[in-house]
Amino acid sequence: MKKRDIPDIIVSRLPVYLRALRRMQTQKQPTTSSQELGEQVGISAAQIRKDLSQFGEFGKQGTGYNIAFLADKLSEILQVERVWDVALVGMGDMGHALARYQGFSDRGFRVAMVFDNSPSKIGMQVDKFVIRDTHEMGKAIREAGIKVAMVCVPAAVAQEVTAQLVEAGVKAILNYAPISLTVPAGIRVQYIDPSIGLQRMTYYLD
Amino acid sequence: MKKRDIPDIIVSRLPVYLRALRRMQTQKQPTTSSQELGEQVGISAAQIRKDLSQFGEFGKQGTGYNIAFLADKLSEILQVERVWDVALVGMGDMGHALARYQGFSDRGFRVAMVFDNSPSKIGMQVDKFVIRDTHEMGKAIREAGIKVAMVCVPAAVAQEVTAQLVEAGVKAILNYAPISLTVPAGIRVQYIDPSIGLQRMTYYLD
DNA sequence: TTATTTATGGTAAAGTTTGTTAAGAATATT
DNA sequence: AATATTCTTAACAAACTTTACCATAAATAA
Repeated sequence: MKKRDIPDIIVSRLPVYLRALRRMQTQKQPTTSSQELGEQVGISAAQIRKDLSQFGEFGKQGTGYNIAFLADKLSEILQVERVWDVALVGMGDMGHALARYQGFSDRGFRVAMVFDNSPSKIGMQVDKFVIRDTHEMGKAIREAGIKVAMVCVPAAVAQEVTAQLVEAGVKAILNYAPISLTVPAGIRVQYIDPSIGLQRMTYYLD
Repeated sequence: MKKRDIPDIIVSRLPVYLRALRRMQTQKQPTTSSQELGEQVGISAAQIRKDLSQFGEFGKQGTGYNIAFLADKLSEILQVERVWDVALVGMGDMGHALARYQGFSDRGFRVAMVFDNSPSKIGMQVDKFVIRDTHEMGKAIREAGIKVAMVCVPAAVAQEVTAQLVEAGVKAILNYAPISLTVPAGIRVQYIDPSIGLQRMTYYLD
């Protein structure tokens, strides 16, 4: 399914470019240059041009890049011109916040169902969702054909939940639990752990 | 300040090793090997040995690494044997969740003060914090000598808030706002954006 | 004790990524 | 028309990362 073999690191920069472009777009700016975009996101202009040219010729000499056009191209490359239904597991504070997060809808995602295993939470309404029992999870996800999930359960059960998600057909997991997950080949995981983020910086503090 | 010049990417892996080691530690395991740790975190054994050997000789041939010893060493390297006070700005859902997050205390951090600019929130109690006015922020942070902050404000004001934090002496920022921040040299920023995390995976989905 | 197995740490090699430079082409500006 | 801007492509160098290999040391087994 991968057209050519694009390095992971390039793919990982594209969403950052896209985010900056969409922002410029709201400001009614018609075009930008690799220079300007680079200053915006903290990446060299040469790097950006090289990254983008991996996927096609999106720019115009002398003018730069048409913002709307390039943003649409990147959306297409990242497959976020469509909307992915996402399953959310674990409705603690973080799950709660993600269920109500407004930043998914215009970026290719929609929380479609939320789960928890706590009897006190099951059946509760959170925003527009009714919290469902984790026991129904596998079936519900498979039936809905959901490929993307977010895991916000405690570390102790994250691996088990992950296994269930994979079993149900999920291919991409955004993991908020503070633990490394083991998944079969072909399944993608991205990690979000605030303490890790902070620890990556304290090394450099005086 | 920096003993030797260790690549960023190596430093960024250390917190992941540390997290896995602390986990092993709770399971009363005395030692581990680069092999085992590697399987745990999904990094090759050679890579791990190489990374660790940048900082000293922590292992013992034939035995591997003493988990408690190595974890303490990594904590020391990352400067998280101490506890860093952290300022939290923006008390929407995400800020709320972070204010109540239990995963900081044993990993080197403590939320010390929380801010918001909304009159309806200022003065409100969230967990053990009273939300303070953003206008007091600079002064409070400078007086407390706080070096680390988390930004959970809307994208539209994130850059302005960041400037204020930097002005107040903050050196490390964990940014939850969906926007790239511009900071002076010497200031560290780590980004957490769930949509970016998800978009880094959808590229690979069929 | 001796041989075997396990596992680190360092060196060397291989691979990847980034940065630089340059040439060429298209567009915009003066 | 001349000049400046900016992309695309290519080639190369430099820097950085990862992997492979091996000597050595500790632990274990015979």
